[in-house]
Amino acid sequence: MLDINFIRENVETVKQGMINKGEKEPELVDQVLAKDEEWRAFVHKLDTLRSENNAKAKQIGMLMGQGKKEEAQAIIKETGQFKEEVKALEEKERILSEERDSLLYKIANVPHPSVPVGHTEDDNDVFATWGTPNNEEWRKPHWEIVERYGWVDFERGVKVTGAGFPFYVGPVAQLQRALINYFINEGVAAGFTELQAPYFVNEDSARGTGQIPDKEDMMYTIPRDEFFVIPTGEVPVTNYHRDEILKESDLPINYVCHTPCWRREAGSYGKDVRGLNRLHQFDKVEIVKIVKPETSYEELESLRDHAEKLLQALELPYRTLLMCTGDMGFTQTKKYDLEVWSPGQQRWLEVSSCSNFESFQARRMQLRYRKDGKSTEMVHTLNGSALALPRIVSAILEAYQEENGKVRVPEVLKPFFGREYL
RNA sequence: GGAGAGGUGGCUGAGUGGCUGAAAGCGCUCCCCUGCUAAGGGAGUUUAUCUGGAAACAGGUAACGAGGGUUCGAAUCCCUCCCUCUCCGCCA
Repeated sequence: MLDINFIRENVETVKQGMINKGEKEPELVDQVLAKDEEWRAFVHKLDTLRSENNAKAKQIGMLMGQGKKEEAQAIIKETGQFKEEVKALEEKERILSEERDSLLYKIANVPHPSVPVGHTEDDNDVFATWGTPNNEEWRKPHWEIVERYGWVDFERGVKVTGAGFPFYVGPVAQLQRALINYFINEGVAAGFTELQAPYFVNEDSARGTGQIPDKEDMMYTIPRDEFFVIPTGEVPVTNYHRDEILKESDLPINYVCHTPCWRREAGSYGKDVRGLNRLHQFDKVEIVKIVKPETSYEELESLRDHAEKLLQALELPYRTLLMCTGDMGFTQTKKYDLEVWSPGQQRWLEVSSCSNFESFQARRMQLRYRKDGKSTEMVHTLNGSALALPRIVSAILEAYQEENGKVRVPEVLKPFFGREYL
């Protein structure tokens, strides 16, 4: 969420940001300010009343201490009305602040000035392209390749769990494991701290990174134990420092973490979900950065750069999109998507999304740092995939296949295989 | 899962109904003293939020695991939940 004081001082910027992101109700900005005004008036009233009440209680205490019971009794009589009044105001204050917060949760993060204004994916900027897409006719989509060799077992996945939960078999299982290893190793080599995280989180964590309220339908839940199954490693890793005040010298903090990700993907269909394109469970290596505000845009570039280098090392042609205002999420200020070329399908597949959230998540999480050893300030958080798995597997299968059907092992993965072909 | 003990500030740790937002110690910051080092002296040191103020700051409110309750008044009493530790059980 945004800082209410920031909204108050930047009404038009925030509203325009909502409009540019295609949010339907920019008037929420006015509503939250009105509600905040109302809340502040109430708080003032309530605090004054409490203050008077506290003074009386103190006085009673003193009189009792001196043995002046009668005088004390007289004041106790006076306090009766206060009590009910305070209670009523407290209730009202609670409702008002809840109403204000629920409005505040609906105010979108403001896009950075460098982000192109636009409504659809056609308005995204192509920030970079790398490599030359293979377009030979003989190249097959990955689902044909894996079927031919029995490398991914969709049917048994359906039997054991359901659609979208395949088994990876033999060489492809090995390929996936090698990729995870490679990505983590590269993260560690870049100086990031490797983390292994829980796959279930509690409600506070789901709220901290913004999965609830609003996007709860994307997550699987464990109702009996009140857990949410993580849709991305971003959730546990960013929440790792929730409710903390970090030292300035701790920053920047960089984590690399592999987790499976579970997404319900309700309503998906067609070519989008064919083969490994979209699954209910997939693996991902995630980078999370916790940084000082003044460095967050440099950090975003370095995050994007890190992810791009991985694709380059795998020699997979890709393009990097700078997402326009309308095509980026509610919580981000700036976002790059990396799309790898899928020569078997003749389309781009999103394999990474690198975002700056500025203090939007930090404020929800009360994640701050102490500046100059004095005041506290919200940190900025960023995250990005480096990289998302099954689609990289697809791209490798399709790009490294040879006309005779064999699939070569990418050079950088050879240490994990010790052979030329899958 | 069962039984018991406990959760207080950056840390240790006092506090069983009233001038306690919290003793004391440690740590940390600033100042003084000091040829250097060591030692010593003084001041400061939770967070959020509201009001006033350009600001420095001043004042109020809330918070002692979380949420409810009793009371004029709760860190302190009662209830529910969470977590930690010890023992038992189970287990990779």
